Formats: sequence, C-alpha cells, structure tokens
Amino acid sequence: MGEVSIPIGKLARSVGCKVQTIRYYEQIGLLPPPTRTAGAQRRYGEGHRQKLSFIRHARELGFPLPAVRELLALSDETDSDCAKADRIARRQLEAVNRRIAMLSSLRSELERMLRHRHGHRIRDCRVIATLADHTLCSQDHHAELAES
Amino acid sequence: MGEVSIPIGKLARSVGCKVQTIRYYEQIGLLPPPTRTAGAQRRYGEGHRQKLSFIRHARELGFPLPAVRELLALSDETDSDCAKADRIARRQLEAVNRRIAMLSSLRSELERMLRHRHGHRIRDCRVIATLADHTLCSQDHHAELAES
DNA sequence: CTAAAACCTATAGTGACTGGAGCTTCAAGC
DNA sequence: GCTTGAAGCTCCAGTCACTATAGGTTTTAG
Repeated sequence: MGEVSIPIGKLARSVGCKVQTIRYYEQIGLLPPPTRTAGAQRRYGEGHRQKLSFIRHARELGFPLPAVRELLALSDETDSDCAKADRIARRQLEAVNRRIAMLSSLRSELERMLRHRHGHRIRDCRVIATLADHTLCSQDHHAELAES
Repeated sequence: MGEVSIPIGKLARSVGCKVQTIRYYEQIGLLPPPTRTAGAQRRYGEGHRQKLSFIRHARELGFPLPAVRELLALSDETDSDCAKADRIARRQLEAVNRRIAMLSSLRSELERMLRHRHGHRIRDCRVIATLADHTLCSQDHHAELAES
C-alpha cells in the first residue's frame, strides 16, 4: 500500500493518450522516468498521472512543448526563484487571456449561426471574419500593409 | 482599382506567418490558389488575407487542420447543406466551450499564484492539478483505472 | 506451467510546418 | 530602358511532436 504503481498501458488509457507518447515524453525529459520492475517494465505513481494529464490538456489547448515545460517548472520551482516563476506565470497568463478572448468571439459567432439557422438560410456566415480579426493577436503585425 | 493584389511576402507579414506556410496551405488545398503575374508570382486579394488570418488563429488555438477545414467550409457552404453546416457548428461550439472552460481554470490558478506571490513564498503551486482535472475532457477516459 | 496480452527497444513514417539551394522576376533608382 | 538587389519561384531536406511497425521479452490469468 505504499505506492499506486500502474503499468504504462493503463496510464495511457487513463489520460487518453498513446503508450508511445508517454515513452516519448520521458525520452525528451518532459516526464520523469518511472520506477521499473525486475523485468524492466515501467510502473507509474499518481504524481506521474497528474503531470501527464496536465501535459495532454495543455497540448490540446495549443501550448507548444516549451511553454508546457515552463508551466511544469512553475510547480517544481517551489520557491527557489520566485522572480523567475513570476515572470513565467505572468507571461503565460497573458497568453491564456488572449486565447480566451479569441475563443469567446468564435463562440458567439457559432452561437449566432446556430440561432439564425433556425430561421433558415443564413446569408453571409461571419465565422471567418470573427477569428480573422487581428485586434487580439500576440504579435503586432498590425499596421503592416500600410506602407508602399 | 479593381482588386488589392498583394505579393506573398507582404501577405505573410500582415498575418504574422512564414511565406512557405502560405505556399504549403495552397499545396494541401486549404487556401485557394491566387492569381499569378505573367512571371508566375502569386498575387493575393483581401479574401485570401481573411481566410489565412482565420487559419492562423484557429491553429494557434489548437484546432487541428481537419477542424479548420470544417470551419472554413461553414462559410463557403452558404446555404447548400444547412443540416451539415449545423452539425459542424454545433460540434465545434462544444469544442470551443471545453477549451474555454479549461483555459478559465488555468487562468484563475495563474492569477492566484501571482496574487499570493506578493505575500512571498507560495507553497504548493496547483497549476498542474488545475489542468490535470479530467472533468472537462472531450474523451471519456474517466472511470478508467477503476477495474482490476 | 502455459499462452495471450501487455511490455520492451529501435527505427521508420506522418502531419504541419520551416529552411536552404539554385534560379527567375519585379520594381526602384539612375 | 537598364541595372541590380530584394523578393519570388520550385524542389527537396530537416524539425517537432507524435504514431506505427518489427521483433523480441515479461506479466498475468487460467
């Protein structure tokens, strides 16, 4: 009853990913190597499951692996370098806010479409225009196109 | 003054992506082929810019290309097959809502961290636990782990 | 003590880009 | 109208984040 210790296949099913993906994350140093049985099979504990689940969700949300690595570091960095953790958290928070803003406008547009659809035949669907809007961008490639 | 007609480099800068990415999207049939000059260089109009901008944002939000293709189809499908467009919109709306929910909880956690950080030394960072939470998942790999 | 299911390593393949080589076209300045 | 450098072209190789396959070993249910 000391540890949970589940094999890789069960872990994979529990977070909804492939077995190879887990081994891949270990290989690139994103997930710490688990203990092994005498026959060299991987056995995972609850900590691993949480971390892996976090990684999968972050990836589904479109965070690139470097960002995931940073977010993971935030919780390991318990209080070693506060300023650094603070910077990371602040930057990721901004990224999260931008994503939420974009998703919100896409959501209203999809909702509008579904509402109007009931009244049949919706002329000019604005789904594209909604997300094409630049005002919520990370990069400032705005005013471009102005010159020449 | 009939059309806008910008070259590929300018288009790339205006949406913040690489020139090659645009050519790649054309190659896989995501972006319609533009007109060409006598010397075979691509010239784009405003419609292309909007579509491309949409694709980039959708990708940044983590939508896979097949989903992007569907969303693009929504606006082309002006009223040819309402029922189909309706299904797509409904399904994508659910995906959007799940994403927003996950991002919202990640946001509160990051905000909490930044608040507490001011009072120095935040013990146990819960960023991981926040996104590790399965209740917002698309897949139902929940109750797994129960058997055996 | 089997035998099927799950695991192992190693390597190759895929999707979505990204970069580079080698050549051509465009457009700004003379 | 000519030049010349930036930007464009095609084609192909490389990267990132997985995903699949081959060929063999370990676990575990019966």
